[in-house]
Amino acid sequence: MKPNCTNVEWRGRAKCAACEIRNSVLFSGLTSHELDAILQPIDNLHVPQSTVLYEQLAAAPYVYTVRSGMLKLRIDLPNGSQRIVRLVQPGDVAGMETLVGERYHHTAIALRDADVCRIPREAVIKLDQTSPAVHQALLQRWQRSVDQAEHCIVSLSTGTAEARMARLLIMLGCSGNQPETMPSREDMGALLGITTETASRIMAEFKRRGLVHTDRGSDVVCDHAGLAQLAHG
Amino acid sequence: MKPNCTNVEWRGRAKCAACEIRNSVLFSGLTSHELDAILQPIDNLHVPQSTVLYEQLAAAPYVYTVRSGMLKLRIDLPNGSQRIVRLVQPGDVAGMETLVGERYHHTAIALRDADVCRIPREAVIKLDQTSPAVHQALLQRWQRSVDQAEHCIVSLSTGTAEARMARLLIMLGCSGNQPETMPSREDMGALLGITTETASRIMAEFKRRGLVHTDRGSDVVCDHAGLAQLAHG
DNA sequence: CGTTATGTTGACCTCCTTCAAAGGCTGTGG
DNA sequence: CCACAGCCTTTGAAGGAGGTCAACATAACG
Repeated sequence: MKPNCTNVEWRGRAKCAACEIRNSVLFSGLTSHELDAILQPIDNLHVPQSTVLYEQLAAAPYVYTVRSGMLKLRIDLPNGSQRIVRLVQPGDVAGMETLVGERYHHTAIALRDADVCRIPREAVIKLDQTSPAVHQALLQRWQRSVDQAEHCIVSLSTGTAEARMARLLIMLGCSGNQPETMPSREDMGALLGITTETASRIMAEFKRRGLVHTDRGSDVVCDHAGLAQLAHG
Repeated sequence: MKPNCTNVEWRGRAKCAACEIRNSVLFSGLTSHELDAILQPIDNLHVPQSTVLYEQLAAAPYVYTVRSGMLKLRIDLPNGSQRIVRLVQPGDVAGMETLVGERYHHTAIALRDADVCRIPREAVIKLDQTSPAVHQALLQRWQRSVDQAEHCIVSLSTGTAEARMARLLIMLGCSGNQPETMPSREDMGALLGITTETASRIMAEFKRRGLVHTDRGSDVVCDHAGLAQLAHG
């Protein structure tokens, strides 16, 4: 989690204006001039897997946009159990609740190694008020959060555990082409509302059927067509 | 679904400024003067139970705020099944996706008799740009949508069917004091991700245990404490 | 009064959880 | 280098929760 943008010596500083996913991030509507003016308080962080970005109920000074990798947003329940309610992918924003409230509503953890931009809430609030383009982008991100949360209900909490797992693998980007790093069985369970053991059993069964194939380490390649078939049933 | 506000003869027209839930609706930040200026395109509709307000994928010209009653937002899946992903209660807004997109993402149906205000999307977009108070209220409503969708995941899709049903009854306003009209067993199933039969069995069991007591018709009173106990386990 | 939706209940069976144990991978220290 | 601990994964066996299919009851409605 080393800051970059605010380090005057960081060579990547200029890259913000030429950020490869700039078209899909929050500030895509800004000109380079406007961008420069707000760059100062933004930190570009590298976040290793399993790093906690922020914790549920903690004071919420920052909004985070994801440039690469993936975050999980987890809700911890009073009885000790926990449930992952959203996956945050490149182009998405985490922690937007800071714009209308004091505290984070989830615990955010890197599901894979990730690069994120950390933006002070005041900077976003100010931009929201001064730039119509950013304002519109904010509304879109918010709607996207709603869509993703509902997608979690519909895709990951409906049907048999097998169908849910197939949908999760597709969602994780298993297009069948390049290998993807898998979350732990425990995370899969927390995402799908099933036990770790069941998640393990289903993944093992998928391997036996040749639907997924372990590449090296935790990387896997998937039979996208086969998974899509299971996802529908 | 009779329009009121735009009917010049409607005596309730003036009531908008004195709306009993005005403090909790979208335009709570406006002065009476500002309010008058935008009142014209707003229709106040009475929506009988089971009325479809709008359909998933249909063109989305309106945003709806709920004044009384309750709406369900349903997602229809390609395979024919359907899942209720959110309940919209007084003070909440339905159809906000119109502000950043062309089409509704759900089918909205009155779960109980309801009173709603129907607001053209252009009116909301304009207000969002001209009134900081409305703008802030919009952001808050959006965040509330996210919170509610996630609450659906955590409360209504986690744990045993019995615990979920208990949480649903509490959510529906069964404070134990006054009777509430119940949704159908089918709706309960679609909300909790269980079958209609299981929903029926659980409700029947709740009645036998004295946790709920049918008043008259579909009205019931609940043992709030007893339900809260089940909701935790 | 029949007709049609909605609710209830039973029997059976599948899927998932629970509890338990064993296997595999990684890092650490001798 | 090996031994060991710790963690994650896998697998087994047993039991329970919920799904499925079917029958029947009840209520709503022409």
